[in-house]
Amino acid sequence: MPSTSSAPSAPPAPSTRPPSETRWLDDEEMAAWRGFVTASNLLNRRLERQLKEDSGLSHTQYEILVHLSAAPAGSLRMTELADKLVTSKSGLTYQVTQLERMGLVGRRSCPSDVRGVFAELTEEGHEMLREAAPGHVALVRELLIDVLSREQLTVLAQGLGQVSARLRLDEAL
Amino acid sequence: MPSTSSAPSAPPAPSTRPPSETRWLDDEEMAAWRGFVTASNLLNRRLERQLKEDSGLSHTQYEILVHLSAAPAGSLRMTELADKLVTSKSGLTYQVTQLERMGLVGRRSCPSDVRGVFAELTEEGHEMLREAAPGHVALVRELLIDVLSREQLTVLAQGLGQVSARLRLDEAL
DNA sequence: ACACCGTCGTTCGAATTTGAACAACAGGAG
DNA sequence: CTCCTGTTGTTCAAATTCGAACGACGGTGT
Repeated sequence: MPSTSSAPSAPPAPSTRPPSETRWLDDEEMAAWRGFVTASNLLNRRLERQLKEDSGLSHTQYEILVHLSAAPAGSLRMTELADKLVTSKSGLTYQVTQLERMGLVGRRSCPSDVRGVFAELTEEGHEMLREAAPGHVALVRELLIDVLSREQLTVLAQGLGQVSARLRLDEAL
Repeated sequence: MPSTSSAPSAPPAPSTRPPSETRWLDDEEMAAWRGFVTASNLLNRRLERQLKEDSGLSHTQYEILVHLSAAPAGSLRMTELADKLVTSKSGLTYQVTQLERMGLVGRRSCPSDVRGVFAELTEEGHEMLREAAPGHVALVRELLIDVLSREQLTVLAQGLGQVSARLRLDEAL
């Protein structure tokens, strides 16, 4: 008796087989998948609220600041940034514009490529990140990191690394 | 040298300490967290595309069908469904309306509570799910499940279960 | 029976996200 | 140099999402 399933309750009776017969998920696989989806949604929801309340930033905006801060010159090309964030280019354009209005990020054109645009962290941007980071990290720790044992964390880091890598490959069609 | 960090590159110099001094994430913790966020975004993106192309459904809509199908009578109260999906009530109202227009889901009022509304899978809804599930499951398997060893999967299922539970608690303020 | 607090689902406006279409340009083959 | 193909960032319309505000009810204590 499948509980919360990602497939119909019962595998369809063997009739015609267009693909090669579906391999459904067993209980453990299902638990992993449902856990992933649920935890992901729940976590996003919670982080969104915390950031908005404490710093007036959305999670996406916060992540933009983080990636820029981690970049060599505090600046990144739009496309590159979009890749790291895993968003659409148009979505990034929108958010960078918002952050620009807030004075947290600036745009600078690229010397070697006329089309290119650098998103760059302003001083207020750095300030804002320094201010917002502690609360954010504390919550991530409370809701994810500290809930797991060190062994679990090791496996999770490894496994999710593999999955991300696999997904990146798939991305580059 | 923190690579892709969820915090400023360098922990701020010890000055005043409003909270109790932030406990930043070490490399492994950061890897787990970044892996989680990245994998989550990438996976959602990919599944969204697959479902839309193959079945004309969004991931959210598909999940609604799944949860309804897994429910005792193929029907659930709106609030209950919203909880399982981890979505806002208003968001669910919208999506159920869409699915209703597609003829996949119907609304039925609750006998014991005049306010209550049941979302119910129609025959076409079941049909659609039977049709869409194989492709979806196959991709989940390809991109997540089969990328991990059985040991990793076990730990993941366990760990994410704990995290979800923790998040549910936090939700019930 | 009555007031009171919590729940139910919807509506509303505002914010965000996405893919497709674009215009401008880079880079290499010929 | 010149064409051709692939990139780059933006714009656009459409779809989705959320939270707050609502109106309508359920349940309990008195």
